[in-house]
Amino acid sequence: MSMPDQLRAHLVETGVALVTAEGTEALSLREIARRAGVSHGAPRRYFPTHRHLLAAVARVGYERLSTRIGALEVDGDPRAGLLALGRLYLDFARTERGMFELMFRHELLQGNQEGLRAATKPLFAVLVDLVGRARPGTDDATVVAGALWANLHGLAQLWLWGSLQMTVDTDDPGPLLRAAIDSYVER
Amino acid sequence: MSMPDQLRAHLVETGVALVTAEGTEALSLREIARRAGVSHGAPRRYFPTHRHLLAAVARVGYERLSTRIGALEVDGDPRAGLLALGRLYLDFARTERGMFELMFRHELLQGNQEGLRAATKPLFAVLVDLVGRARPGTDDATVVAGALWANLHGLAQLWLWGSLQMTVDTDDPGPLLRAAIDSYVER
DNA sequence: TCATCAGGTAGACACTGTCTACGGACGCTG
DNA sequence: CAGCGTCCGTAGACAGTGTCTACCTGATGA
Repeated sequence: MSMPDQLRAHLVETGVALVTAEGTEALSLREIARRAGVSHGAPRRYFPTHRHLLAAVARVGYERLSTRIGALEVDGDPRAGLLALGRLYLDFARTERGMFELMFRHELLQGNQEGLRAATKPLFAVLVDLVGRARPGTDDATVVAGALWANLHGLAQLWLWGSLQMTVDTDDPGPLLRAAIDSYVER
Repeated sequence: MSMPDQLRAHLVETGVALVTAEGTEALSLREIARRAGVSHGAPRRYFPTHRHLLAAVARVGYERLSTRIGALEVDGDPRAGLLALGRLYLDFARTERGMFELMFRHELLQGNQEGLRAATKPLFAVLVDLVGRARPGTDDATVVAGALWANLHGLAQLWLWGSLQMTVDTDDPGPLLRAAIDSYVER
């Protein structure tokens, strides 16, 4: 098998394009197959179930997020680094909205824990490092980093859904992000 | 019409029972109708679409959460109040898992903004009050309260999905919650 | 008594994910 | 070269879904 899994990659690619263009709801198995130019039974050769295909698509999202984080400059002031990381997270959620929603659909996380783990590890490492430098006195930086990650994630989620706009009336999540970072990092 | 919308209430009630017992995935229109003892076309008289029915079910969830929060004692130490509120939120997510997932499905939030707004208003008011008392110097308590809400929500969400357990290996979200509150409230 | 009409039924439609049987092209072996 | 498997994709069936439509039925009011 010289060119194996050719269709597999094509399917994932098609799924990525589809979720980016039309959102999560458009990601039916048959629609992906249709756009990929194959019959609806073809994906089954590579993905035992619909969820597995979606999980593979979500993996690409994890990689993209990881890449963005890897390209981040975090060697300077840790507070600035945390702010930049937060902005990056919010920006990812906004610009890659469909992807972001897909990545955190819990049904998909079931069989994809390893993938998520692998992808979130660098993210989390950066976060732990930043927290450790920004709060030198902290005894367990991973706990604080976890709490802060949850804060960023919740911010992205609730903002994307417009839930926060109901209470704080502005279109810019920036102030909320700043308030969060300011709370976690003593000035 | 003396006893109107009898079926409507029955459908919502059935939906609540169903999502509580079997989770979000079991909440199909036809299944709800089946369990309610009516034909699959019946709900249409009361809910123009499936989403509207689910939104009505989610409303009950909002009310339950509001009720729990309303029963909370928050007059004492604001830090203790925030901790209790956080625990309540996490507890709600855990014990009413299906409901919690349903309540924050973004597709449902579309036509249900008023419902969510009405339900989150008391929650948010309590939060703003606690933040205001815990951080007297804060100029805009609503911004901080929003950020803190996002923190609690993200904590609940990521914990429920097991995402945080991957990085912080314990089954108790307590430490993370405490780290979050400790960050927001200067000791 | 009869007409109206809200409120529920039942069937059709297009669509979904999964399963199964089939087909055809490929490479390997005799 | 003939034949045989073995991938890999096709095509149809099946149960299930949400929505739409026509129909029925029983109570209410003139």
